[in-house]
Order: sequence, then structure tokens, then C-alpha cells
Amino acid sequence: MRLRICTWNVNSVRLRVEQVARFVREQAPDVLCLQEIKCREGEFPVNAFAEMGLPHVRIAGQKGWHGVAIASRLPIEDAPRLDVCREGHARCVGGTVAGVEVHNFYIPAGGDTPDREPNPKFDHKLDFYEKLTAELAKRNPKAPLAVVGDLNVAPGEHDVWNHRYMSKVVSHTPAEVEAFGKLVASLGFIDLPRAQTPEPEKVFSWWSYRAADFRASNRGLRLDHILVTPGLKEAAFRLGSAASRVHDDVRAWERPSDHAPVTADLVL
Amino acid sequence: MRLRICTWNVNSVRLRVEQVARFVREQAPDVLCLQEIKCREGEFPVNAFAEMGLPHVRIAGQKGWHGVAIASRLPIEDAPRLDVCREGHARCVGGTVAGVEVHNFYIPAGGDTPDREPNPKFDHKLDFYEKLTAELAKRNPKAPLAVVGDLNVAPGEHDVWNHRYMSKVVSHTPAEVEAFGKLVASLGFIDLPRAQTPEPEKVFSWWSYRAADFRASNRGLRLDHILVTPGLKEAAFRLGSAASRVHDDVRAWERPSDHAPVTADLVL
DNA sequence: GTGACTGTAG
DNA sequence: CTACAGTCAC
Repeated sequence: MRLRICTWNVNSVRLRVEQVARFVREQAPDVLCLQEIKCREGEFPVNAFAEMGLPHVRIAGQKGWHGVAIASRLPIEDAPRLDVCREGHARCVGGTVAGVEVHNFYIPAGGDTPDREPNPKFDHKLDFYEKLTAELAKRNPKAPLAVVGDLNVAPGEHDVWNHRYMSKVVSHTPAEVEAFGKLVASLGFIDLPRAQTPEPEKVFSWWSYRAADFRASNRGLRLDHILVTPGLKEAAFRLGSAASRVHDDVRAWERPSDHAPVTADLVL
Repeated sequence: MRLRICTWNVNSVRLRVEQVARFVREQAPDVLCLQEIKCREGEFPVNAFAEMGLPHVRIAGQKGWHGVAIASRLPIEDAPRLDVCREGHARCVGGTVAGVEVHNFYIPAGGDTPDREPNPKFDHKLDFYEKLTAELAKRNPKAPLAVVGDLNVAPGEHDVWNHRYMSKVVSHTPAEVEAFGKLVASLGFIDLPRAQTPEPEKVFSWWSYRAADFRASNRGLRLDHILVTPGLKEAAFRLGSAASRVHDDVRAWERPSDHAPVTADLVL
């Protein structure tokens, strides 16, 4: 059985239901993890998702900002909470689908200044990474578990359009890359989109709205991730190589999110 | 030669270009008078209007609020200015098309309280009517002249959904109805949409956004007008009766303005 | 309800 | 550039 997991920062789910429906029609994800839904639980368009074939939904919402959700073709069972946000934001939702524990995160962007002291947002971001890494380290690497979402870090030098320039910009600074590395090391996570497309090929999942033509300048970052435990390695590579990709065509649709969806297939 | 004059409060011309293009395709107005364009002159989508077949444009705009424009199939010559707004708002634009002087107004709505003393907006509205009436009285009734626009008064008891109720509400109070009457009397104006559809039949051109189904409740007002001088009487009635109507189907389109377009045909 | 303003955030 | 909040006007 194929389980297609998708992560997508939709940047307002209510403003983007049409695009989500089209993506679901074209790519048929089984588990769709959304970030920046920007609404309360009760404002989430559950009916539209049911019509898309994703009737099972877990939502962590709040007014106006942040907010994450998992919409699934199959029933969603409980999963241990991994909520490590010290500000109490709606940045994490988890569930178990077909025996796979899925944790969906919207990690803080971190503001402009890459320095914990003067910038509490950057401090919050690194604190989030530290707490999450500590929580994950308690878990069993052989258990089937996925950490997905907008992790707001581009970890590798080929995950950014310009490594030297971006090393001074929040999302790719050494402190963040290190924090991301420790998270990956906690359970020996496998980075599926990167396994599919090895370096030095560039892979991006986000392009700023500010560029007139995002394909022309292609100043992208890989901020959206699907990480799985060694317990899912076989399932992820059963077809020989990993089956994972960024759907960058979606970024070119009408009124797009600034993030593209990222998918990975597991064969269970 | 037929000259189809249209008045339409579009409630943001930039947000409504698609609807305007569709209306122009379907109804082919020769002179399109817009109110509440809500943009500066330089922000008006002149290219889109040229593509609609309305390449000649006169615009009086300002940032964010009010703003009026005339877009025409035929060239627009100058017309004497009739700008009587004491607040300096962009509420009037005039021009001469095919020998007909057209003056396009967005008269102030007038606030909530129908009393000049405590409500300066209501005072401004009546002041606008008084100054405009005085200016028009200087002109020759036999000259071909049209006063069109969102005049923000429903003059007749069959121009409102409930005469008794609306008599206490700004847009249909005795003071406004009287001001409108004096304007009409200044040059003996002919009210073309009303000439086409005599009382007691109700005619509305505006329905609040607040009603869920504007057709069901039908709490409309006739705020948008096409008034012509006796000098255009023959041209207006050359086909036997006046050819004028409210395009209320447009109010039911997707993302509509709260006003419907009103047209009148002259045969010159 | 809808749109445009300012301000904040990404 | 885009989307939220809160404010104002219609």
C-alpha cells in the first residue's frame, strides 16, 4: 500500500482552498500536512477537504497567524504530543495514519537579526529546535515516525540559491544549520527529498513573493521537509530509490502560496 | 447614431476590471461613467479599458477613496468644469462626447444622521447639491447636457424598498428629496430610467452587501441616475419611448459592486 | 459585507 | 509581494 505524505505551507487555507483541491486532484496525497492555515479550528474548511477525499482532519489553529493541520484519506489515530512552543502558538499537530506517526510543524521564522540576544524571535526558533530535538531523542529510531513541515531552515549549501550570501541571513545561518543537524541526528532521520535528489543539485520549496518572476531569478530556499526515522527506511526505498519531490509547478499557479508542496511516498 | 451612456459605481475599478470588461462586452456602452474608482489617476487600468474598446479616458482620482472617470469609445472633448466639492474630493469629471456634454458625479453619501448641524457629512452633501444646482441654472436647457452618476439620493417613493421607513434614513429624507428636485428643476432635467419605467413600478440600482440574497429581500434604492436636458429629449425618445434600464443581473455576478450599471441610449 | 487605510509579519 | 489585524466609510 502506497502512503503519499505531503507537506505544504499554504499561507491561509481559506484563501487557498481552490489550489489545495486542484493539487489533491492532481497528486492524490494520502496525508496532507498544512502549515500557516491562519485560522481557528472552527474556521477550517472541513467540508471542502471531505469533498477532496480527505475527510479525517486534525487541526491546531489560532486567530490570524500560524496554525497547522493534517488532512487524511485514512483515519487518524492519536500520537504523543510533541508541542514544544514556549509561546503557546499553534505550531504543531500530530497523528498516526496507517501505523505511521506523523508530526507536522510550523517552526518560527525567526525575525531578521540572526542573534538570540537582541532578537527574541530568533531565540524562540532555536529554543524550539532544542526542545524538539530533546523530545525526539527519547523516541525509538526503529518506530515508524515522520517529522514534516515548514521547518524554516535550509540546511544544506545546495538548499539555498547562494550559500555565501545566505549564511548571514536567517534560515541558513550556521546556528540554524547546526540546530537542524542535531534534530536530524537525534533519531538518525532520513531527509527524503534530498535522498531523491542528491547534492550538488539544488532543491528549493520556497520562493519570495517579492520576485516578479520566481523562475527567472530562482532565489529559492528549501525550507519544507519530510524527515523519517530509520524505521521507515525500507518503506521509503522499497521502489529502489526514494520517491519524493517538490511540486514547484504549483508555485506558478494563480494566487499561489509562496511555498510549494513537497511529497514523499512510503510503501507499507 | 446611437450613443449608449452608462453610469456605474464600481466600488474599486482595479478590483473590478474583469466585471467591467464583461459588462462592456455584453452591453457595449459608448460612454462609461464610473464612480468610486478608489485610485489615483496613474493607477487607473487604462490599458484594460483600451482593450475593451474604450480608449479615451478622463479621470479624477485620489488615494483610496471616491474618484470618478469617463471611458469612451469616441474622443472626449473638454467640458466646462462643474466641480463644486468644498472638500476638494475627486467627485466630478466632465467631458463632451459626440457633442453631448457629460458630467459624472459621485455625490457624498452623507453619513448616518440626517441633520446638517451635528453631521458635517450631511451638510456637505446638501451643500454639494446646492452649489451644483446653482451652477447648472446658469446653463442653457436647450444645450445637449447629461448629469449622471451616483447622486446618493433615491428621489421617488418607488425608488426605495420602503418609503415610510426610508424617509428617516439618509438617501431618502425630505431634505435630500427636495435638493434632488431643485437640481432636476434647474434645467428641467428628464430622468431617463424613470421615464422608461414609470411609477408605481419600483426601480433600484443599489443593494447593500449585507443582505445574504439581495433578490430575496430586495431592499434596494435607486441612487444612480441619468438626467438629460430638454435639449436631448428628442434624442432620448426618438425610438418612441426612452431606452434606459438598470442592469441588475450584474449585481448577481461573482464579487459584484453593490451598485448595478444603469444605461440610457440617445439617438443623435 | 466589502474595500482601502495603516501597521506588522513572512 | 502577500496576508493578517484593526479602523473607517458606505
